[in-house]
Amino acid sequence: MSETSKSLNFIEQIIEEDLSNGYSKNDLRFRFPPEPNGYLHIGHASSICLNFGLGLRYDAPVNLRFDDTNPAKEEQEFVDAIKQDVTWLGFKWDTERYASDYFQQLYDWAVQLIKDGKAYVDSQTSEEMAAQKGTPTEPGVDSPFRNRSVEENLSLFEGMKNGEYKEGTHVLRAKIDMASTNMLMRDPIMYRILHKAHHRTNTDWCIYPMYDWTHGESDYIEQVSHSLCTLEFLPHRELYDWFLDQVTSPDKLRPKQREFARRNLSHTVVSKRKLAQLVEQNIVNGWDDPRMPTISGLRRRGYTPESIRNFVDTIGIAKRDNLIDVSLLEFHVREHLNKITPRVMGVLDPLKLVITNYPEGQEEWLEAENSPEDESLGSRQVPFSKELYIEKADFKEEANKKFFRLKLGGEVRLKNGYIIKAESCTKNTEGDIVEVQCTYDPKSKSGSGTPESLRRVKGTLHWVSIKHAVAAEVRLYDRLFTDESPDTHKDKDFMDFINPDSLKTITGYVEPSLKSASVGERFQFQRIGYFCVDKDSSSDKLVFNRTVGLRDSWAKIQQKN
RNA sequence: UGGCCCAUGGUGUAAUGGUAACACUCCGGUUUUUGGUACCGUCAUUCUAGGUUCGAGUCCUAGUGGGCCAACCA
Repeated sequence: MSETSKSLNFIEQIIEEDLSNGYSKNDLRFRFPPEPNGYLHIGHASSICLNFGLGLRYDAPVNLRFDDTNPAKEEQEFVDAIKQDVTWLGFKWDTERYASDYFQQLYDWAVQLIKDGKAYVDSQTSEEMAAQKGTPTEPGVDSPFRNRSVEENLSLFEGMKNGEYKEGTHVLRAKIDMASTNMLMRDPIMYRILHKAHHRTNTDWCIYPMYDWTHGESDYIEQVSHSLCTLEFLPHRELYDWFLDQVTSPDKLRPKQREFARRNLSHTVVSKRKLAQLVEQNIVNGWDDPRMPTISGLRRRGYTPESIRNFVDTIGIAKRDNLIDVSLLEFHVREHLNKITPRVMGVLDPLKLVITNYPEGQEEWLEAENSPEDESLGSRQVPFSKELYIEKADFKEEANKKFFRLKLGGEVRLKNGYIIKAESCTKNTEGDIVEVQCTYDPKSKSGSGTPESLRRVKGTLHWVSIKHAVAAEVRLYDRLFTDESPDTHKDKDFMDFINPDSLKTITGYVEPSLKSASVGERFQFQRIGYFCVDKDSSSDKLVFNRTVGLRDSWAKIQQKN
């Protein structure tokens, strides 16, 4: 219902238009075309959801195509990581393709272009060619090699292919227009010599096709109907079409390139070079550090694929520059985690609480609901005893009535347990409170149904029994950058905005039911936030990552004072 | 001193020539054994100037502002 009433984005409108102008639904085909030279990040998630979402919407196949035309940068490791990330996000590609699958076809077409007088071998240095290229405001000039004979071009190109020349000595160029207002049309390079092994073709080739020559022709070979890319490729469209003009036959579908604006997320950077810098300078601990905007980082942080997909759906797709506030991403992960995570209790900043009228040595197991959002998650038992930990921030000697927590002479409920009253506290020589003494009402036990248990007190605290608590490493993550758009300042480097407090590692105390938690499992630590078990955990040591905190209106009230 | 793209609340996106809306954020409130969730409410938007039209956020022109384009990267 909402599906039919939801408005179309401009890409879907283009497709609908094509459909009403003669395309059949069977003609639709899409592709996600990553270069395997790095890890996927949140920006790629938009493209993935767009292309695979279109596939789902129109019941059309979507290829996963690796744009692997540069063996100097590309590696199998990235191919594997990309496949894992796309799968994790919840999408299935139709076929797995590689631009390198088409090297022979591309070569044959290039030979044809030479024969047609539309491509030539240039034997200048890159500096010489750059000088001839002109600028956006001045036309370029023709290369002295532009009018070589077809025979000479053919033989040089074959020599290039056969490895007879050193890197940088020759390139194959399309013969288009050195005076075009579009710089990309000024005789673009189609092939360069690279004596490097390729992760798939090994040393079969020592010439490699450039992006522009490869991409559109690959779309054509795969019969991709709509080739979607980001806005910076808009000027490439003219060239995309020119190359297609050289090879298409009228009985086959002709792919269309259309461009959309890249989504920018606040408080982060996304370029491979910058992310690599964060890794290399040990600002973060690897590409999957939970602070990284990579898909693997978000996964390790505890994000769910659903929350990322919902986020991408919400931000939509358009053509204008944008900076999406990270709070929207956080909203979506909270929204999903709220529904699916079991609640547990953990104390991150412990203060000892002694219940003076609770029998020495006694312990009892209290029933605790696993989720108020999902009854099917059932319940568990948590141990209670005379000595507990509560959060330091949950006790004050005295406070005004806005403070719903524990203060001397005041009452609170211990979640799933009893109502207690603070009687006194002990301080160390520095004046810090190190212990709170309280009394409890034995008849106020949660769920017991007694009138005392039904009494309402304003505050409810989470706690753990000291004797039963499990110590765990807890990693508290915050934004990596203090500026919302760290890499757009002309006079400042993005590294100047690194948040020094993006990771705080502490020891917390969690209820014993967590002892058996497995890597990747997600929980809500009640009143604190969402956490997941990190892969650094071992059988004798739990490590938790904070995915995101709960919304905290108390923190806002405090900030205002 | 060129070409191309873009311009709607604080943010993102819709409105397809006919009442400017939805989500997030912010702020306020109700409920609550999580200061969570849920629910209700408040504030706030068509870059400017002309033109076309009965009617313009939408079409046209100009201006302004932002972005992209001179790798043997993708």
